[in-house]
Amino acid sequence: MDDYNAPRLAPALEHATHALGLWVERTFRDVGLTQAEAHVLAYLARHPNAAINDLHTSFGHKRSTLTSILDRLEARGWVRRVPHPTSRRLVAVELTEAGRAIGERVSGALQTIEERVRAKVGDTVIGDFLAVIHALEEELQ
Amino acid sequence: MDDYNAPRLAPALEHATHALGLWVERTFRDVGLTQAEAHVLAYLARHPNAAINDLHTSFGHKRSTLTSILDRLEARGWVRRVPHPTSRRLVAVELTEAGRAIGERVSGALQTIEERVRAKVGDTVIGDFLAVIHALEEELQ
DNA sequence: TATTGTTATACTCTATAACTATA
DNA sequence: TATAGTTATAGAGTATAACAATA
Repeated sequence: MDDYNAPRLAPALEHATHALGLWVERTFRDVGLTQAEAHVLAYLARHPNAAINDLHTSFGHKRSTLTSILDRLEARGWVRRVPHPTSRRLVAVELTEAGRAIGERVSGALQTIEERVRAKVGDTVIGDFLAVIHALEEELQ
Repeated sequence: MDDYNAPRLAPALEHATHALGLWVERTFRDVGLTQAEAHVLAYLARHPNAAINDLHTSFGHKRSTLTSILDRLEARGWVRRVPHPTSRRLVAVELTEAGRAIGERVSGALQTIEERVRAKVGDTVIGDFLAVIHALEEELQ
């Protein structure tokens, strides 16, 4: 089959995300890192003292989902929940030293890969990629 | 934070895939469909009598993962495992009538969304999107 | 009242390892 | 020996619903 107007974007998206997940598990096997954990740590490495709610809005996960992920990260000694400086109903998340090391490692490894992709396809094409992602998310609302 | 060379591709990819998952659950709530199930049904609607191994190579999942997904789909009466016409060690997967209806519905809904995205950004940009996906997957190997 | 987060619960997703059957 | 698939098992991801605390 494979008719000319079969869905292409969604399958490609899923496939790449799945490949990214396998890459994370393979690359960080020494610490036993999953995809969700890797991205939370990388995010925290770049956004010190982010509130849980920032993760919620940035990632699009339910708050209860983040509770689970942060519980595991905290149990492994990679993050700490701390009082938020300005609001008592927010909870800030801090990286421990071990967590920061891993977060920066993830972030750096992703940067390297993205640099290589950019070098291969060029800035314009990268911009177009992000434009499609954006347009797609709008249609999915 | 948010330095100019922070990872952008991977987070965008994850975010869009997550949004797609939420869209699937919302759009097909009446039948109770998950993202993985939706994509398998849509694939089967376009590839009659695909072997489990075709799903394995197309999606990148482990074979045992597909066993789980197909078990659930079969329990709900949406697919059937049948003998493969040419090899006794392959297992073909057939859509039931109910499964075909759902698979075509998923496929059609995705087509509509992708049409809209294409109309918004143009063919070239779509091509660039796929080029980035391709380059990224190469780097992730 | 609305927002932020947790708890309890329940599936689904996904993988690894050991196994069977077929090629 | 290599490939295709299942079974058993386990952990991670994710959601909903009910709840408490704060704004």
